[in-house]
Amino acid sequence: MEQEHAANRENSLREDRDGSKPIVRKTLHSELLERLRQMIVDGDLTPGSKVPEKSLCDRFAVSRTPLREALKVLASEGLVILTPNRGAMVSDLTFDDLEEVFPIMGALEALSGEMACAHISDEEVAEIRALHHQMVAHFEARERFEYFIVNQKIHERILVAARNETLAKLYRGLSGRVKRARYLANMSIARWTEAVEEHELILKALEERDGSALARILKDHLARKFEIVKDGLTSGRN
Amino acid sequence: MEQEHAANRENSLREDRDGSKPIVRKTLHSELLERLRQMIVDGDLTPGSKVPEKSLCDRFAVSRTPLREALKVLASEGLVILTPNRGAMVSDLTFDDLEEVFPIMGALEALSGEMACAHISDEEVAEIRALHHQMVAHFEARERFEYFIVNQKIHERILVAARNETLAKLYRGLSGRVKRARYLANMSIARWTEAVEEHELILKALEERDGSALARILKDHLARKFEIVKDGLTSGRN
DNA sequence: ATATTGAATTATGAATTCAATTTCCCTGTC
DNA sequence: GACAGGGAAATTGAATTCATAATTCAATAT
Repeated sequence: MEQEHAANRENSLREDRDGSKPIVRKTLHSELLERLRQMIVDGDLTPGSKVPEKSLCDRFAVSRTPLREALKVLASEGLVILTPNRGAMVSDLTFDDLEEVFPIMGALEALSGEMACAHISDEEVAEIRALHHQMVAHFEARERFEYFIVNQKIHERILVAARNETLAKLYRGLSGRVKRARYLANMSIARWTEAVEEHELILKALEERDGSALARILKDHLARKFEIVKDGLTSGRN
Repeated sequence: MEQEHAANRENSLREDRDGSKPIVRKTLHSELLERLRQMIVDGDLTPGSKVPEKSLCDRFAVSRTPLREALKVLASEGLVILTPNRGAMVSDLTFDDLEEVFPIMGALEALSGEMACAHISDEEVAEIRALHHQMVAHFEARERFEYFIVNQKIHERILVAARNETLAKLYRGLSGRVKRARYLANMSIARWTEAVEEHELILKALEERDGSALARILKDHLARKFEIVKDGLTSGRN
């Protein structure tokens, strides 16, 4: 992630000059970082399980040096826990963690909504509207997974429209940490219907560029999602 | 930072078990991380300057391996920029960066205020009240630096009272990134007076546990600080 | 004098090596 | 049969080494 940041600066500088594309060579550790992060977020590495360096090295066919560099970064992002001399563990989401992360995401999402309203273009609104209709179609067909994906896309578009990369990065980081939990949120049809209705409001606020309204809606929207996830967790753990 | 997190868990686990103090052995890279971060935040390493690994290795008398691990983490925090094959640079705060970071800090500080009101104890309020009076005294004596320090402490206490370590960590991270810029905010006496008045409101909201009020006040408070910093930057750069 | 090329130097990326700690298994004892 | 002790094997922390890319600087051409 940090590498791309640097690379982008370099990018824009060179492109400004002559418009030719620079050759982007990634370092091993940055590629590892991406892949590992993806694996953790997608649940390919089970939470709570130990991750011996050796096995990862074998899997990716790299030496321990770049791998360890990547692990250090993942630890600083909270995706793994490093214990000195005892190695890495895929961090497990405790209930407390969720309770800490969700309010923050709520605040950030509200902010992103507000800023998006200030900056979003008509084209972007149109794209989100299209996605919205797609999503509604998936809802009517009761296609949970497809709904989930398009839903994510919409929120991602809003984030992009906020024109604040720092905000986007932070939000994505937090989002990655709770993503697994969100899959668990198996909404009832009643709640699902509500969620879709909320999305109607989201679209409306965006179209009207009503920042404070969108902020409020998004915050509530996420708070309710949290309630669902919470119930899912508490009922599932006993 | 990530090591301490792990270490803390380890800590609490062991203390729960037998009450004896655990032996905390830090890894080299985690110590390096701390020291480097401090140096950058404090401005000991000048922004924009290149940081050859060799010189840092010599300075701390360590090999490149743990140093490079620390650099990777600092890069992910945004404190340094890593460019493949070209080394590390202490990241310079651009005006755009500030403009991105401050709204986020505003949102997070507002959230921390709201949560603090829900959780803060009478003792903590009393401590903050004491700090507040200290701060007012420094204001009346026009002791800018001392005021600045106590001011920071107050905001830190609110952050702690919010009982959300994730939030605290995020906020501190962002705060570190703009800390140097904040020193620059050389307020006029008029603005300074206003700031102190705002702090009266902050204290009042805390005492009354009025979360939404505190959230609003803190957000505005920070927004104004941003205005000052912004002016300082724009006037200073031409 | 300035710009350009190419070799020498330096710095970085990554693998390997070495040292220290932990883990695991085996044995012996109670 | 449970448990403590000891030692081998495995795992991690950190230094060193090797390979490759970037930078510097002098020699040459323009």
